[in-house]
Amino acid sequence: MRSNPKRAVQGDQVDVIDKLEFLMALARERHFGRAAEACGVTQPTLSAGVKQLEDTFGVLLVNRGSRFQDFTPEGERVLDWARRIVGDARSMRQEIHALKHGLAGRLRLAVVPTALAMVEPLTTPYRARHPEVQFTILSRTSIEILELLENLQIDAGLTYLDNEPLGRVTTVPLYRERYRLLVAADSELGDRDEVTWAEVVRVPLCLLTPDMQNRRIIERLLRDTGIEPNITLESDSMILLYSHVRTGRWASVMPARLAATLGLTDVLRSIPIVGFDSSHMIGLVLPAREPMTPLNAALMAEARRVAATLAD
Amino acid sequence: MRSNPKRAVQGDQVDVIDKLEFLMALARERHFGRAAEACGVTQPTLSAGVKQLEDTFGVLLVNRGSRFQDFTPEGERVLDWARRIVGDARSMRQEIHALKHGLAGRLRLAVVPTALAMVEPLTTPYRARHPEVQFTILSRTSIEILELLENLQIDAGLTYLDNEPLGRVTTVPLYRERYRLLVAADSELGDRDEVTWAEVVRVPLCLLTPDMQNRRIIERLLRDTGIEPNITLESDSMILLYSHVRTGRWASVMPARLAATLGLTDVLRSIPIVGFDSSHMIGLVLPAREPMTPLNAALMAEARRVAATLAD
DNA sequence: TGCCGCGATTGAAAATTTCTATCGAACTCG
DNA sequence: CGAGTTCGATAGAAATTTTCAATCGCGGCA
Repeated sequence: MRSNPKRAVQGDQVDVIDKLEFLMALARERHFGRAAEACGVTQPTLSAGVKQLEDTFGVLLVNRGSRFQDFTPEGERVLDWARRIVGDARSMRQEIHALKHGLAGRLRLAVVPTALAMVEPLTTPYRARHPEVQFTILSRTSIEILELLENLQIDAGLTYLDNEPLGRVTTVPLYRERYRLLVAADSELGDRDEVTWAEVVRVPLCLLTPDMQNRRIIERLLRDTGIEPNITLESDSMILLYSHVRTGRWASVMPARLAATLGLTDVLRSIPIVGFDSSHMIGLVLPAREPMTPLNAALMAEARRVAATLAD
Repeated sequence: MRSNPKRAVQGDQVDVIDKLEFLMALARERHFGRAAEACGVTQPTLSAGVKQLEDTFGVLLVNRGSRFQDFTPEGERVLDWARRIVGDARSMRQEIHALKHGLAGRLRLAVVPTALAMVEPLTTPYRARHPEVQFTILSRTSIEILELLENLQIDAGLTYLDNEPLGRVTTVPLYRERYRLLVAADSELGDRDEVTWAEVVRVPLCLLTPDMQNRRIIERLLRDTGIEPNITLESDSMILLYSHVRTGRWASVMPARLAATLGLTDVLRSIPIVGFDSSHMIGLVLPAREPMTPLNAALMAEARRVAATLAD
């Protein structure tokens, strides 16, 4: 609706579609004021918009008693439709714009931290093909990615395909995560050509925080050795983990491709971990809507291309 | 938008969805004035609505030089999206209404003339289950049915499933058309227990007009005998055909089920036609949209039930 | 009890609709 | 070829709606 943060004057119309967006914002924020802010309108405007929806349907959509409580069953259904209709309306605008002016706009992506390294192989050729497209890329947990996707706050995600229930999405498998031990060359295990999980579990590790699926996967692999892993440091930032490993006082476990792109100096080594390999598939996740937005269609094509080059 | 033909005063707002309906009306009518009338607004209002769409997209949607010409490629795409979005918006309203007040509203159906007899077995149990639902049933050619369906002017159709390309629809097969000769008992062939196509072709026939698929099917069957059929009278009204056959001076060919419901008096006989049987499947046709409107979902369930009872 | 956060309400200003009436271009037909 | 028509765009006026800022009033919480 309002694409710009501020408008000079009041008075651009909110139509049904915008009101459905109000409802979606309310679902995210669970707070009229914040939802209004997110939509770029004042709280009374958003309140009125929701009330108008309720009037046209003749049904209460939101339970509220002096504050937001939750949605009524009807509200949940309207919300479902809202996501679809709003998404289609956006797709339409994007497609028509693309027909006239070529592919343009901003592609919003959310990526699981361990897959951050796979973004560049997608974006670089994408941008080569479609120079007018801009990118916003967020690092998020796999759960958050699905939520963002659901709420149309991102166009696509890069996440684990074979774990959480994904919902109504289309997927493009990209590669399997295989884990490596990242250590300084002069520290314990630093001289090895390969290590076992049983060995890894003995060194002090820095890993992602437990809300990350990667952390849960690795922790399971570590615990399967029967020994309690020693996770000395955790963070949600891969850069932070990396900077600690570089000191030689910590080690980390990360996917091979990520380790590779972090730039292995001679002080840092990435050592294959042998043993059971409950590797997890990482891939592109897009809303299962037909037809896709042109931006997403191009992204999917790009992902297919990348997947083909990744002999797995 | 305006569901009532007339409003007391001007001034109920047209939002984006209504403007998309303007575009759909324009596609049907190919005339701004008539489209406006169909939408219940004046011609300047509809013109302005279309122009607003064009402004927001920044693209011309309609080619017009002093009169409507056609849609631009972008216009065609918008039209496609319009059908989807408008359809979804209606589904949403209907679903929410059904949640609160039970299944209600008007189910709009278009039926191929020879299948008119199959409507009652659908509507009667439907209405028993959902007494609040009202029906509008049109007799149309199979081609018109697909157009009406495309334009969201009907909710479902009852037509031939295995001939024309159907488009993006869901189908429920109901029964195969098998043909019978309808004649007065005291006229030629009137005393037979069965006849062949070669015999049928010799009597003066009254059939549907050639724009009807049934006519084309039967004509093909007749011509396959190698003899030029004698089609003395044609009409688009089954009742008219029936009234002529009753005189004993004409005969007709019609589906068994239809002949049966026309009420065979002792003067009128329905005689099986033996020989090649290029029978055609008749069934329910609904928009291939997920989820369906509640009215359509119920109709589909009803059709499945009826189909099950028709041992074919 | 008093305070604070939240959402609904109020009231006025502003913008956008809508309509009717009319225009101007292009076609039709005598 | 010119008058009459048809069609869609435009102008102008009236009405409705929208928006926002300010404020209210209910509940929870100290």
